[in-house]
Amino acid sequence: MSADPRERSVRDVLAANLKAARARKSMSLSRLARLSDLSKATLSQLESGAGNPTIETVSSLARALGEPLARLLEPPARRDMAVVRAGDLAPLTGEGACLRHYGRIESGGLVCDLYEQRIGAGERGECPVREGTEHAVVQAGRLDVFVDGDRVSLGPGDYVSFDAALPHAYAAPGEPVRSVLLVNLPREVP
Amino acid sequence: MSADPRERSVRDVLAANLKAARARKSMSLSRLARLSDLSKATLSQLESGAGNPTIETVSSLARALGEPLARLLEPPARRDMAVVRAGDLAPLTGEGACLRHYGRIESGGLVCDLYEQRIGAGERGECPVREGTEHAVVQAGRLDVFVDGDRVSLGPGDYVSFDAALPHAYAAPGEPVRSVLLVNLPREVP
DNA sequence: GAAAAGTGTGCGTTATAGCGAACGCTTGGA
DNA sequence: TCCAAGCGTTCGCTATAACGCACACTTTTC
Repeated sequence: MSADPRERSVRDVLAANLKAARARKSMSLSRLARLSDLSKATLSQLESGAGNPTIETVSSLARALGEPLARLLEPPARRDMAVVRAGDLAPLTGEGACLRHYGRIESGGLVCDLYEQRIGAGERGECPVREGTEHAVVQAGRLDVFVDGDRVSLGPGDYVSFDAALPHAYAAPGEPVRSVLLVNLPREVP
Repeated sequence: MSADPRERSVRDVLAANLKAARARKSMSLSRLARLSDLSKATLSQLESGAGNPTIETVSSLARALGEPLARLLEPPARRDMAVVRAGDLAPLTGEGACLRHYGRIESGGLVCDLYEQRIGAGERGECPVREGTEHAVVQAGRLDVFVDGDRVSLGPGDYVSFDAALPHAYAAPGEPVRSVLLVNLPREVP
């Protein structure tokens, strides 16, 4: 049962995160044991990568450490600097809209994809319905957002967020419009 | 040990997420049991809110369902529509920079705070060093970003992301600059 | 330089997570 | 109509997660 390498990694991820979190707070194993109402023996095993704790054990641990549960169970996010120049990326032209992908933020069970969206004057882009949320900030021009029948008209600096599971579309009623688009989706299985 | 209401909620969250995920995929409990190499008995208990599974059990479940682990253990994100007008929010003027908070995206163990950032001509804003990542997209003007000694100069449409744990600052070398700022932090304990 | 308090790691014991098997139930061929 | 195949639940049994305790070691304190 513990032969599956996938399952082993879950233990190892927890072990690494646990040690890192405890070190970050410069907390002794004994103290953490007291705070979390767990035995030192259990914690020692967990940090060594042995053991297969229950979710309540991990929950107690997360509470004692002041860390969210997911932060203990997921591998830490990568942290490097990235620069994307406006002209560097090939646009993904869809029906009416033109998207450039700036980058991706992976956090917990979700991913945020960040785009620049340009829509030509008088054009309209229907968007795929999907689980998650979308966020848009208008940079220049006037942007109409249609969500589930409703229409919201946005000017420069205005912001909207909505459930992407509802049918929705973006349109530029008059002049061309430029906006920053944030698409927040459940992460596919890695 | 199971008297703590906090721990109880972890079970309930899992139970709810599990039932929802299985229903979404219209998968029978028996089939899920086969896919995940768990017994029907165990799954039945978990979905009823009884039981306190180990992380390997939850991991097997997540794999079988094609859902990320965090998505089973964290309460689902709220999903309502929100509109923020450019003039609606009071700016948070700091040293050199002026921030307006558009909204917050909670996902997994992290939160994304979304801001509009304005910096006056020739001004420079030092930012607090903190765990997480920052992302910026320039809307208008020229933005200098200083990260750990390095300087990156960005024009309209350019994008940068970096580790917020490094010392960093934003500056407008010439004219005033407007940008969308995304601050991605670990969620504090709820 | 003991004594005292703290650290993390190994034991045997106990409570329980997960299992297989049997159950009652509904569905849909033959 | 009866039987076969699926469903989800319940019940002992067994493996094991978490425990208490003792241990070796380091650091503090008087």
